[in-house]
Amino acid sequence: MDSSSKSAEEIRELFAPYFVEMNFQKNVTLFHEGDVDGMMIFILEGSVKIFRVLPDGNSITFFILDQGNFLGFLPMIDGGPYPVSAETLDEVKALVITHKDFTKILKSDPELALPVLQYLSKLFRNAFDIIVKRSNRDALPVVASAFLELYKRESRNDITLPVSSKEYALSIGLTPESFSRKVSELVKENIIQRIDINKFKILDVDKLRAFSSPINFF
Amino acid sequence: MDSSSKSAEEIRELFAPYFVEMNFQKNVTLFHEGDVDGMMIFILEGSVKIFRVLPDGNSITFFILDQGNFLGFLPMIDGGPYPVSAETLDEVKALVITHKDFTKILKSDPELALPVLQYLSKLFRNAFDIIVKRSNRDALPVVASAFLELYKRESRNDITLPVSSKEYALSIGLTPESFSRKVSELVKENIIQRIDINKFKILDVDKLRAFSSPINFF
DNA sequence: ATTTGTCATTGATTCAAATCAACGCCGGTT
DNA sequence: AACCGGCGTTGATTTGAATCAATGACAAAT
Repeated sequence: MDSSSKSAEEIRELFAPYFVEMNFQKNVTLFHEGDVDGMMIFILEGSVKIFRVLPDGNSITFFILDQGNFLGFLPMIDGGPYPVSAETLDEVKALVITHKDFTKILKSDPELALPVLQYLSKLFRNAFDIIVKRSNRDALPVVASAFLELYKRESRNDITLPVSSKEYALSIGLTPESFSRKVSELVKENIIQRIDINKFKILDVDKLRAFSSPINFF
Repeated sequence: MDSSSKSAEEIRELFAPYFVEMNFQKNVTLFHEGDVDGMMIFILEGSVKIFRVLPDGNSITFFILDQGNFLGFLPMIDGGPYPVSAETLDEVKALVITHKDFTKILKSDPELALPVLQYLSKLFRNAFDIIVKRSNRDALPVVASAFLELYKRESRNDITLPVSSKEYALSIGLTPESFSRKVSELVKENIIQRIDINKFKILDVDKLRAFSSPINFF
């Protein structure tokens, strides 16, 4: 998931007076699937995993959010329960607003719904991309496009995985093993270079794009 | 995708004065991925496929919408291009509102954003479920849960696929062949019964639920 | 310095969907 | 009535990720 966006910034500013800064330790659950009450969170530092645990024990990571992103506001909009769980992967510093406050504010000033609506639109757009990526039969394009995305958001050739290799693999819908294998392939093809654990240098952006092609559309 | 909901009805009523009724023939493109201008559509009759065509020629169906559902409003909210294409699978009767009108209305009466926001929330929730279903390794739970959903929305035991078997298969992320095979398995297990082409009777809801279990969460 | 535990990597095997291919059925057309 | 074409079904084969298993690398703890 890409970091800050126009609408996210806008929300942060508009709701600024009501936000309270909070710190969370590593591996803390921020909210749990099914919870009906919660809080809206704006991440300042650290990363948060959004996931769901299935009845069979397996879990699916939908995405990992980091600074500049919002989470946890869905129940405040439609009154439904959280559709997913959220857990910190790091120490997280965040701005928080309670359910009650959020509702109060939105009632007193309905225009504030607009940036939220726009932010939600962005997330919804992302959802399509996620589905496309995950419905890919082969893992290589998935990994290639993941690196491409990291490259875009770092806007430089040296890439560090934002979280552990394992968590990152899960967030793009792969097992850690498959991820590792495909990374090795990209290294062998001289498309990326291993600098260190979870640190890489992009050597050939065009080839990377070519490998991820069935996923990117423009 | 389930049919009408509270927020959908609300939107239809609130925007009623501005809607224009329109009819579309079968296999007509309503909007295309990348288009920046378009219309918001409320389906009265028929069904619409929401999909994306990949560079390699393959296409992914995200879902199929029928009466009581909205589509096409995303660009009107955030100004971005359509993230997907929409095509009629039937003759479709619909209420339509243009981009220009939509923007005008929302400006004059910002409170109308709320039901749209709620509707979008619902779609976003659905997106998680779709991702969960598609990331299932085995096809059987996918098919079982699809039948369960059809059962719920028809609220009776006799089920007719809302569209062709092929399109339906694609909409749940399977090839037509795999879908057919898994349906045959369910028939052999006496969980469903074949009545006619694309017509079935649910014989054992509990078993159906059991088979789809790793997908449903409550 | 040794131990412990986690994480990343690599190898061998399994497994189920996708693919390729063929056939029967039905509706529409001439 | 005969032909055609799309659709759904079934069979044989391929394919590639997941799984199971083992090892190596490194950091923290004692």
